[in-house]
Amino acid sequence: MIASTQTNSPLAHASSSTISRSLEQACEHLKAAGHRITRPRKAILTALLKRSYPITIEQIHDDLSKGSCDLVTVYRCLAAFEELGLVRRSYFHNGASLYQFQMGAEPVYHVVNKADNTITVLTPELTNELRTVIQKIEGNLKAQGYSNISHMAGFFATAPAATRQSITFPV
Amino acid sequence: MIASTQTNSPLAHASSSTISRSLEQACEHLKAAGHRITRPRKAILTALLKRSYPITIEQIHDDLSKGSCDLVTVYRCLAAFEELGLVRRSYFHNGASLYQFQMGAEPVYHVVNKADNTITVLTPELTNELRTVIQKIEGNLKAQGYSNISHMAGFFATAPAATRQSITFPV
DNA sequence: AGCTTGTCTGCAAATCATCGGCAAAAAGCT
DNA sequence: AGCTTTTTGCCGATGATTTGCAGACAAGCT
Repeated sequence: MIASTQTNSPLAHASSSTISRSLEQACEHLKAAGHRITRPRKAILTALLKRSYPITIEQIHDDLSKGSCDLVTVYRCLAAFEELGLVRRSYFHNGASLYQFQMGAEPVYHVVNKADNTITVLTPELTNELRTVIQKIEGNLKAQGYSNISHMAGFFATAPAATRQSITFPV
Repeated sequence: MIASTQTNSPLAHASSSTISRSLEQACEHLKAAGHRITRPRKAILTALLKRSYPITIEQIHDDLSKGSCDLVTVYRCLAAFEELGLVRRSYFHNGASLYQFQMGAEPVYHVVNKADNTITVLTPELTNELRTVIQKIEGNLKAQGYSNISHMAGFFATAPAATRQSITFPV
């Protein structure tokens, strides 16, 4: 679906207007939860929004105009965002965390290419099937009395060098 | 399915005969792949078999009669076992690795209770549905030329203190 | 606008999980 | 038993993430 090969300004498909709208919404969530809107937080959210796929903390930090925000702050903010459900965390094959902006929206799943760490999104059809099952499971858990439910799902594989129709994921 | 509450000798459902059989099979795999059968390896496999659910490296190490094997060895062995498909790795909500013995068999998925880190297995029905979709996705990837395909899936939630019909997972 | 207060941030140092290097110990073959 | 190759143990190295604390800042109040 998403097409873009080896770009280093990977604005997958988010117009700046979409971004600022999402940013506002996110800030409302923050405020509603009693958190403050700060320059670093807005910057981090923007960085997440610009890259619509999962990125590492390190990457977010690098995206922020040099020295605009401490690495530790990125960690702390993301932890807060995650708790609020503003971002979704997934993991890299080495265990490092990946975050993506995903305010309440339907989750998206990926394939991490073990060869070069690029990330590809699953096709909508497959994504839907996976979502359906996962939702069913989560619904089941909720029915059983579980709360604060979340999940994690991802695929890892070595892609054939040719068939690389994915989002570049520089590490 | 599996029932056992707050035990500290959590032999979920593995009789010692089942264990020794699995152990032998695992050793054959090891041997077949050109690996040697060593005391630490047998001990680690046994530890994994005794706890039929995902556990951390640290835990395995602790299970081994004090000082019987170095932590680093546990890491190395598990990495080897994983490559051979003897164990499956999953992740904890904090990103730490969890391993479970799963020699070639169909993967099993879990719910990690965020409150006390206990682990529950999904019901067979749900597990099957999830497996089906995942297999479909993996098949798709393979068809696209991907190789070395693996995945990761798990659920995290806070369980109601009462409804704790799970395997104890001390951390 | 200025004041107050509790929340963030930055920096440095600590912790945690995991890995790499190397010499000694153990396996498996003959 | 002897030899060769794989493993293990120990130790130090990494990389990722967290903690403590003091100063900076956001938001509400006057």
